[in-house]
Amino acid sequence: MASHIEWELYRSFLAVLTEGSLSAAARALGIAQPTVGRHVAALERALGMPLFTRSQTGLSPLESASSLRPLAEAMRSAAAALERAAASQGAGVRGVVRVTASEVIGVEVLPPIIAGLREAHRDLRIELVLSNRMQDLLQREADIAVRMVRPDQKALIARRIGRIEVGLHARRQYLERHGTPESAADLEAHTLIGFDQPSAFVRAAARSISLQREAFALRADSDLAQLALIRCGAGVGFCQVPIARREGLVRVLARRFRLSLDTWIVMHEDLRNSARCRVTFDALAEGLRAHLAQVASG
Amino acid sequence: MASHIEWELYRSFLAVLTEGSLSAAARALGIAQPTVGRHVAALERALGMPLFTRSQTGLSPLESASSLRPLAEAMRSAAAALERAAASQGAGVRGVVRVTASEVIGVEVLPPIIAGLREAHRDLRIELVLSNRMQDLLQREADIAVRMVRPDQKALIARRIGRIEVGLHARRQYLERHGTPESAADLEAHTLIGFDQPSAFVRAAARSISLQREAFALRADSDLAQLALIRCGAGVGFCQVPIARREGLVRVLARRFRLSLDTWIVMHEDLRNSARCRVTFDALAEGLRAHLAQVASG
DNA sequence: GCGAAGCCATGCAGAACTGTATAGCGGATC
DNA sequence: GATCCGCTATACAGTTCTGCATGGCTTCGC
Repeated sequence: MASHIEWELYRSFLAVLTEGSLSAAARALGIAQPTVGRHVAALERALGMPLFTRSQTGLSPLESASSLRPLAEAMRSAAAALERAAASQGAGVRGVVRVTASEVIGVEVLPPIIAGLREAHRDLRIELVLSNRMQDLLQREADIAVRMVRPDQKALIARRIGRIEVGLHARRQYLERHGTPESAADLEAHTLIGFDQPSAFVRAAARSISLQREAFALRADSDLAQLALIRCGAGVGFCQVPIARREGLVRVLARRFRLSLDTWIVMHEDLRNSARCRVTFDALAEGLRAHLAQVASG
Repeated sequence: MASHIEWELYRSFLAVLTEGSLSAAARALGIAQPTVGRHVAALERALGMPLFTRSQTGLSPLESASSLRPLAEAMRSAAAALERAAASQGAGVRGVVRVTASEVIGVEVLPPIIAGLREAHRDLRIELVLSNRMQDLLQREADIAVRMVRPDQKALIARRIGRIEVGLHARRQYLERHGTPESAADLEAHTLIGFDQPSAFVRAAARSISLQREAFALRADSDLAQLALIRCGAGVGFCQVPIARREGLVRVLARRFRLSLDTWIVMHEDLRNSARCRVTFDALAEGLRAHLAQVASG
């Protein structure tokens, strides 16, 4: 037997959850505030439990509502993906593709690739979602992901790009002023740029190269901020070798500090027959390969 | 900006897709046929493309509709999971838990475990989904899965049960009549029971023990059918050792033919705080462990 | 301490949607 | 070849739902 809870109620429910009030949710959905209120009331009646505590400042979710949130978000993601898929039907490469990548890749590497892609396909739209968390694809938050770990889910199509090397770099002017470190011990005299709150990957990496959080004189969680600091000569820090080459940064202690990120492009297999996704997938693969190849020739 | 396609339309769309006609979809949804027709028309208008070709025998989906189906199903799964989660809110162990497992496990092993669980928690409802495909959990088609492969997805909570051994077995009466094979070559004189269309696992297993499809005199894709054939003395076939012990089946060529299935119980991490899922998870783990331990003592 | 802004709840008129009934068509069955 | 069954499409009446306007409340800023 099919349940008789209207899906429309879930949408209002989620909007209230994210916006924090009936009025704000109504604005976001483009409907009237009393309507949202009635939807929430109807959902509470249908589920047989209260979901929010009303107040004059808005609605605050009860635990019950919070626990339902991930599922409502899954519905929204699927609905959004469905619209993207529908908008791209028909012949030719057209419609919207959502691409997710890390901040560094998304800012430093992807833009020229995407620009070229757009040049070839004028009806293609790209949405770039930069995030370091990577639980996106199966939730349909994005169509294609550039990831630094081998994907292990069966339902995904993956193509390996190769290993992006990461090393310690500094600006030439900085090294001319402070000298070039020749050993790990020399680093103590330098301004080290590193993480503040380490992510899982960074923790593992830091262990493998034996650098502790305390070693860093300049700390920033944002990889982009770290890169900007290195680039303007603030000190010595980690960045991807291909980017460093392009920027004319000088690598130091290459033998001692060497990490590499296995890079993959991943797509949900449901999108295999989507022209826009295939084209984007291939363009990203080719562009990233060229980006990596730059190291060998540069 | 939020899209303004009503989620309710997707539900009617999916019902038409699965039922094959407006009338049948209307019956399944408990609404009137013209309403479903209007929903589909509204969705086609909203998406700007036709989705079905109308005929007097029903609606047949166009390619565009078929390609959107997985996403609509994702929405339905999430909606169903949301209702399950909501129904189980509150103190105590209550509500519905959907458990998925292979056919053999679901029929031969789980029933007594579930019966005991129900004895302890009268307000608990269990839905058993038997299927050999295992892409269920992340799509929220089930809450808990019993699987034969190590789960590799981060968002899942997994507990390893152990290895279930699989071996060649026959009924005692069969062996008394046809003799007990002492070598792999002896098997040629026996009625071998095996697969028809091999699944991925079976292919790998068959390779490892060097048995080809042609070797089987009785073929059935259903593991349950194979088990039933062995059980009634029709021939020699593969089945799980703990089940064979319980049934009094005799293992043959134990040294030569030996496989084992690594067994896991898996749950989405979102359900960690759900009492009903935790209890079911633990009961399944304990029951399956006991089932395996039977081998040692039996 | 006072006004402005934001919020929720309610009454009411209008719009939108739903359900019932029916006509028309095609395929299956005897 | 006639009948029955199931399907879609349309007309129409009723109900439901939505949006607007308003009242009452709290919080924030001056």
